[in-house]
Amino acid sequence: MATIRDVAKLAGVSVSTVSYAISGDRPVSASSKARIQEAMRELGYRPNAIARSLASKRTRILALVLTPEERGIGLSELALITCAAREAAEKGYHLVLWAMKTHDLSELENQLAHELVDGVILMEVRNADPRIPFLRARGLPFFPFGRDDTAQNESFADTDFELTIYRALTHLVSLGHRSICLVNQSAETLASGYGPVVRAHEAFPRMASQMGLDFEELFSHADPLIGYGLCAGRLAAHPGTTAFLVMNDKVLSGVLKACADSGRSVPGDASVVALASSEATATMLIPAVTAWEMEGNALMGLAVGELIAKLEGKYLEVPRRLIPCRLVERSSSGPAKPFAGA
Amino acid sequence: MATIRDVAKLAGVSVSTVSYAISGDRPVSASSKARIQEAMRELGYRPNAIARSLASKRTRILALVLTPEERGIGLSELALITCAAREAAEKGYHLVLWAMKTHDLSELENQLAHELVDGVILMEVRNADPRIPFLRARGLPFFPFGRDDTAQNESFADTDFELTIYRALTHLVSLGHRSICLVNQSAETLASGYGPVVRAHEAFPRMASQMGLDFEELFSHADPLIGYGLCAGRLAAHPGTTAFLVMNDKVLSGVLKACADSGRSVPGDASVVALASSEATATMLIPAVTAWEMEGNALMGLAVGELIAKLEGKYLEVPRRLIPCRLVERSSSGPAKPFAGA
DNA sequence: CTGTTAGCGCCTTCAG
DNA sequence: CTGAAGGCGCTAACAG
Repeated sequence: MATIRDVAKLAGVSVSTVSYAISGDRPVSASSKARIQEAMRELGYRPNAIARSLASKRTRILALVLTPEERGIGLSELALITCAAREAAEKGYHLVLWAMKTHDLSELENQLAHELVDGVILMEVRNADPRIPFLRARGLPFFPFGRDDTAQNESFADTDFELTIYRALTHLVSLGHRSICLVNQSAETLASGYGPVVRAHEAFPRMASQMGLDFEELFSHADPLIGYGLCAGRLAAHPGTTAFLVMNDKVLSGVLKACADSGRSVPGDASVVALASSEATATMLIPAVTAWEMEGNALMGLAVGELIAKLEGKYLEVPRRLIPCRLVERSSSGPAKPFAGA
Repeated sequence: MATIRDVAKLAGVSVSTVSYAISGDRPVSASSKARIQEAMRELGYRPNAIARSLASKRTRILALVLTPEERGIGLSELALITCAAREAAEKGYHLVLWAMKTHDLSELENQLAHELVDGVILMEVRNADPRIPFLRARGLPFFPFGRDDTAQNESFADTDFELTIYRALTHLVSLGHRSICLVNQSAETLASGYGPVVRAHEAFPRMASQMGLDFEELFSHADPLIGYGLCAGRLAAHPGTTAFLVMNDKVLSGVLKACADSGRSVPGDASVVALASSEATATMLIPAVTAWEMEGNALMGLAVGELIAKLEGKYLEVPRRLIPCRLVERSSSGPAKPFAGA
């Protein structure tokens, strides 16, 4: 591998001139620049990332902190990870993966001590996330994916659940639905402070009652059979129910089956719409499920972009960006029809 | 951050002694060692990864090469990624993620030029994978996850599909099934040389006919409706079919529905068993699907372990390890019963 | 068993 | 606009 000295020698300039020609941090005459470029091409020169990091005290490496144990990671997370890697690479950064528990700050500390990364992206951020004050105290740049309501003045990139739920409700109402059931995640997950669940729990009843709807919120563990039981119960008690909003991918097949087993066709007699879901999940089932899908790429692009901007000092205001989910209509939703009975 | 010089000063020894005390590459007296340890604790010293890399010409960073566009990545891949990160961290290595296309060697070249990583793990390896000769020529240590039949004398870690299919067949036969249908992936995927599909296509008919079974292999695109149509067709043409072996997660719900719609209960009248699937997928449906699940952790542990062994010179023979899938019985399989008709 | 020292490849101040 | 030179923090000869 050619070094910067080889390039300097071949181009007939000093090392520093080559360095500045590459970084652009100091003007370099056109003729020098040309000879340097030529020499670099000829030698196939590529600056050594490690040496550059040591000298500049910036590694251009970002860490993506995952918490795989906590909540079963889903398909959407996978897309986020590869998106983060892409986004970082595009901007000349590398991405390392750290898998650790939210509460185990010592693991985090251990990795940080290596001084291998310039900054960190935190996945699965939840309310009262201990990693946020920890990183803040340590002075290490970071960017949370998701938000922590208890962290004031912190930037974030997150799905706009409020707006998504509002739109989801409006969408169903415009199709004539007046009796809508939200299938949220478990009460335990709600209690843990997991943002999406907390926000849906807060927004859905409020908006549904403002719209004058007949509504109910169900809490289901991540098991289709449990969701099935809950929805079957709802349909039995409130046969007028014509739509389910499902914020719980694991339970989708159960909701569909509850409709079918009660004699309802989907989307004829009942609509099933997934919330904050992903294409991969929604298209696994029959019928393919209409879903409000997370704008993962945009969100992760934002997170990585803002973190890098922070690192490079191009960071002006504190960005707090919310992006609503995008509606993808498939075959599980349609106009409301009064149910004639099984 | 304290440096090695601070530690040396405080412990009253030279820097090299500290260095050797840490690496163990040279004997150090017990008393020195003790004072060094104390000094390190006091200063909270952690060696700087970058400086260490530059001096030793080993970065202790591995790259995991993903090809997200090529085949829709599934849940199992996600588990593999976090497992790789874990495994690497445990051995003192970092893992960076590179998302790129199999055929675009220039992207790979670009990343390699940074000399940031000591070695590479290749995901989604397929037959005639161009990355293998490329890395071999470049002399960069690597380990393929999956195998390339055209690469001779290359090591690998892969699922033992032959054995898995043999066992899956035996399992069904022992339950009394004599008419079994394999739902493989699409003909295009087969043609692309994707290992699991190629191997299933090779092994299933051979073994099934050796066992004297009535069998058929179906090729389905990754769409549940297509799988539904194919299976419905099979059931109509061969009503004696009592079991489906499904090597295509996306189509599982369609197979289940085809059974149900033809008046068959699962697992009463028909068994549905997933091949090379994952828990996350198998438990999304009703009934929960009996599945032969990939031993992802073991496989990835092997890949990372062998790559690191290679890097550290503890590498003896060429490891070519095959691990069969593990059977997890759920609610979609059971004894064969002659079908009485709908 | 221990210390001294020359790099690793690059960045960046300082001097010109 | 350019060059020389001193590190960045650590490893690994080399010399005891």
